[in-house]
Amino acid sequence: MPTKKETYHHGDLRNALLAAAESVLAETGPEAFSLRAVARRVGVSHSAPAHHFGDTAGLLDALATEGFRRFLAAMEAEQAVAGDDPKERLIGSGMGYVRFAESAPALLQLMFGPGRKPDEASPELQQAAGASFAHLVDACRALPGAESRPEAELWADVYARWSLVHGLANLLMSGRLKTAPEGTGLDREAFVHSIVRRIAT
Amino acid sequence: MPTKKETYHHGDLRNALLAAAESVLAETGPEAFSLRAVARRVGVSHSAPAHHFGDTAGLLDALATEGFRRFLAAMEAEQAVAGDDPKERLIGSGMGYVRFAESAPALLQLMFGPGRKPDEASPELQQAAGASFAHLVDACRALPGAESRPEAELWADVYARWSLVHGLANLLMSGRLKTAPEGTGLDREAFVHSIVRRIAT
DNA sequence: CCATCCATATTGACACTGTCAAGATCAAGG
DNA sequence: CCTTGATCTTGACAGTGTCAATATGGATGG
Repeated sequence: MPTKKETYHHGDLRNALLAAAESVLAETGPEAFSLRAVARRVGVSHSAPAHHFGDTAGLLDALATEGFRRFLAAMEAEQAVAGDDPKERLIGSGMGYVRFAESAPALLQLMFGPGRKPDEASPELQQAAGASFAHLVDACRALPGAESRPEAELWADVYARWSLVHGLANLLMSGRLKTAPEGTGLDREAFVHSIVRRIAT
Repeated sequence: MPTKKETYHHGDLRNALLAAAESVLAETGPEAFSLRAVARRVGVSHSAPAHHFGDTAGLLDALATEGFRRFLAAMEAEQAVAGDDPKERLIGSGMGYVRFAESAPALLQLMFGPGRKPDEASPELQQAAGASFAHLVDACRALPGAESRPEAELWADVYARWSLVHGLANLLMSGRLKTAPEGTGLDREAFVHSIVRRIAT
């Protein structure tokens, strides 16, 4: 298998740059992110990325788009193993959300952080982000009794659940919940789960 | 009143730099933040900030510290006008939280965003952030029946409420809830309030 | 009053960054 | 074979953070 095509028009620079960018972002943090460092890591000239992504924002937009796709996949995967009960499925999505945040914090920061506002984003990014949102809405509408609830409450439900999981993910990422509080007798995973559970009440 | 002391050892450079930094952050966004631009705005040399803050991280740490103090003040103010009912007081704090987020989004991003991890932060920052957290815990423990709840549930309550409000604030800041969803018949403020209310259930 | 000292601010330099224009290199098709 | 267009490199430019060396001026002590 030709793992690395030395065609010297590299062959797959775009994806290589995306992968390298994610590594750099995860290792050095968003503050120290450098386009030239990404190019260096791939072994290509400092200005090669421009041809594929235009500028820094272009690269990060593309990376965020890929992030949203994997994000959705993570939620769907956890939902799938959760079985048939709509409540358990919603909780599964929530745990997928949180687990994604822990496995790729820099990526999620990029996706939801400042810059990259939902409007004024590329169509692909909007589409990928919209699909994630639709996933949440579907999971909420599948709950028993959702049909009979007034529209205003239903939307408040959606955003309250999103807020809770999103906020928890952010607190975890920013290191504000490195361990379950003393006195709970729980490990971190169980404590997190006991919080996420509340979106299904 | 000597609004501007032209003492030419400027007199109050530290605070002037903090104020300018906040403006730059709010106007140009965190990505484009530049230490030299801050110095320029105050009208001092590019390297003057170093003497007061060491480096960029030092300035931002100091700004985040000030942010946490104002953040706590905002919550306390809203709590004060909420009256005596512990539930209403908790909701007031929550609304103070999101209002602060809307009035100074860049600042809150700075306070909770990546970089500036709670450990490895300056003692003053830790103290200011800790005071905000204590405020939340107090508001939760003041709720009726809190005493009799098991410790694990009480902590889960605390973090679930924090998560919800924190997540909602972040969604608002990142432009993901610019207006109440259609069909709710609510304006944005009322919709936000209907979500924040849920922390007192 | 004057000299000294030290926090405060400036200047200049260095390596690094993002972006742009111009050139080189390669793959494929007429 | 040779032209064409996409891909990548080279070189330049302005701007950045940080450091060392220098200037400045307000306070303190004689």
